[in-house]
Amino acid sequence: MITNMKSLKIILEKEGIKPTYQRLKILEYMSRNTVNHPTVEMIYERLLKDIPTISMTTVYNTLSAFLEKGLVGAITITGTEMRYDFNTASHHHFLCKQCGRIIDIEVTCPFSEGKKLQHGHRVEEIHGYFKGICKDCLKDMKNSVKESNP
Amino acid sequence: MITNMKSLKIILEKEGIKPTYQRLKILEYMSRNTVNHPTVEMIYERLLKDIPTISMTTVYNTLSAFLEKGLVGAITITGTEMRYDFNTASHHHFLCKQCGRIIDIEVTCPFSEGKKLQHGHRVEEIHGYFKGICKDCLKDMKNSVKESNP
DNA sequence: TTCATATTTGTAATCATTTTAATTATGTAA
DNA sequence: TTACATAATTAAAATGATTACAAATATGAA
Repeated sequence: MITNMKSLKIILEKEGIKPTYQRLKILEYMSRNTVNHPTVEMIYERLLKDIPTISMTTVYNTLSAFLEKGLVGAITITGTEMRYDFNTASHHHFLCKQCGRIIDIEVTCPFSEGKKLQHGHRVEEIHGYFKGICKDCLKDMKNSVKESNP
Repeated sequence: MITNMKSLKIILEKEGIKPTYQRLKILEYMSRNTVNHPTVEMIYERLLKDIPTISMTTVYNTLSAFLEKGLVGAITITGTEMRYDFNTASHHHFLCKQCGRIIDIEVTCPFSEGKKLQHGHRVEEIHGYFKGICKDCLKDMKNSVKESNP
């Protein structure tokens, strides 16, 4: 998490992105919310509290710019909407079909390392998506069984 | 590729899906088009030639039913629309950012094998997506360079 | 044949995202 | 500082994929 605006500003300047207030606040949100893999909507709704005039378009445009510069990653795991990730280090994702949470998965796999050629194709991005029932939902399901069979 | 309607019919009956004409034709299309990872649109447009009254809704509903029974897989790699895959055996996908093609990638990786627990989560699906420039587009790019520097 | 049910169809609605054009902010030259 | 060019933000409309809904059609049993 990056708490001070000055370092956020430096990050944007280094990428040639003019550090406007909305861009800084969006980057700040991303840096403070690394576990929820937010949608544009989630970012927009939160920022409305600080910037009542902010628009969805700005959030979309800003995330596109961040994505292009590699400041964030994009996750297509749900199939319905894009999720964004401040953590651009190599890792995979788990989508819980029960609660909808997207959970980081640390993976060490020959295919998750480095961007090399695969079958002659130049690989620039590697995405590993797992889907199923998360640990917590599994626990809840077990508890429900216990309750109904006491 | 499954060429005769009788075996397609058996596949649907085995899953408890009533083998109507449109469902058989959709399954036939899927079995004959295993390399293009089609969108609903692509399936619909092709089937219009055989069934001029078919509707998009039927294609959507049918694919949802197939998906639920595991007759096809769903690929979210593009982030814009769902792609469907008749090949449900364990394999990964490569999206070419240049030509948009989705190419099957045979992968042997500890995480691509079997559906086990990961960090306590119950894994039911594993998706490996690679993005970059495909072999053919790489070749085309090299040729363009040659042409402009003869 | 008749009726109940499942399936298909067409249309409208929804949701995420993009496009467009107008407004606002910013930086620079006079 | 003012005037102007440019960039950024905004609101509204358009688009595209998907879902919801209701009417029409097909199917199968009594």
